Amino acid sequence: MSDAVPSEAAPSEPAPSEAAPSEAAPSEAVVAAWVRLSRAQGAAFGAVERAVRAAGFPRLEWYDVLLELERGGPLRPRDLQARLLFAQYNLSRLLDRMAAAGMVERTPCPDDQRGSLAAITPAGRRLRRRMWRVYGPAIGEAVGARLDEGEAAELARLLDKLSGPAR
Amino acid sequence: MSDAVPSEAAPSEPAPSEAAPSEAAPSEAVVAAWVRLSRAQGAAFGAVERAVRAAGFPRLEWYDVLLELERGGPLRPRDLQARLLFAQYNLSRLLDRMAAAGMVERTPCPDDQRGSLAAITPAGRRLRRRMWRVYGPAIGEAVGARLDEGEAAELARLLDKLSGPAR
DNA sequence: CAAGATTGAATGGTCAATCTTC
DNA sequence: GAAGATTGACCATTCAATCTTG
Repeated sequence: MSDAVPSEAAPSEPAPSEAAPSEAAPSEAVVAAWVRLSRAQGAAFGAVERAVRAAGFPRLEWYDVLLELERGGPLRPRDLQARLLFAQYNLSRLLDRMAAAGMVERTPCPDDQRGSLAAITPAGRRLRRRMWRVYGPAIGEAVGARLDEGEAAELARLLDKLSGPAR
Repeated sequence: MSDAVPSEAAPSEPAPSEAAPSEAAPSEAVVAAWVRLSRAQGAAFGAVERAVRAAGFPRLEWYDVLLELERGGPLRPRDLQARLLFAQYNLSRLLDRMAAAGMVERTPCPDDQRGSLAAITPAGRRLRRRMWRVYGPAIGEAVGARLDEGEAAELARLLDKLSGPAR
């Protein structure tokens, strides 16, 4: 049986050193926030992505990449990776597909011969704009129709703390 | 060129019928909440899953399935699907893998000959418990260390609205 | 030898059938 | 004919190399 699961005897932790000052067990409120975060993101993201794809458009990550490239000029995979929380190998293949579809253009990097540069094409700009006409209203449906303005602002404030540094 | 992208001329929308009373464009606060939701979930989930997998455990979905089965007795794929927001075909293969690893057991459903039942095994219960010893503290790190108790409760309340009905 | 980026092979997810039972 | 569930074929992600330049 078993397969991808560590043996009962050796949970693979080098040692139960108790090193970090990390929380031992999360409080009820923290667990509740965790569960809701997962559920809410799944529900909202699922609904929005379904709407966008039902209109015949590519996945939402394409939108994110196009938006970053439109705002930030040509970017290195390295920088896109940092902004969008992508894995490097993942981004590499995503850019391949987007280039094959004519939405981005890849060129060698002038000052660092290791790197490459990705730039948005005119077709890419048009695609991003057309996607937004479905994407935006879908966000309105998924989020705006469930929170008033004050709640949305407060939610944004609290969520921001989660990507920030620890207290 | 182009490939998975609808042609410029025909965005694939049957008609711009303006049918639903849906939001036309989301407000700034709503877009901010959307962006933060995506970012925060990505950051928190990524950190927690890395911790769990670094300890040699399977993906977090395994935990979710095991927990539901431990709480709810044997369940039909149908019910698991509803509780966990899984696609049906996806769940089917996940249960296959978990059964192959000896963590769940699949049996035919007595009263509905179409359905099947999934039950957690003793090894599954042990796995879930061992996972929690890493999972729980990781949630504490990712969420508890960034919000106080009141903020966590408020965040949970707001997120709950997002999986609920529209205003 | 580290950083940036890519690739092969294996795993996991997705869409569109399909099969069975209600 | 619809609900519950699975499967085949295809697409995307993942891990562990690998290759190149700083």
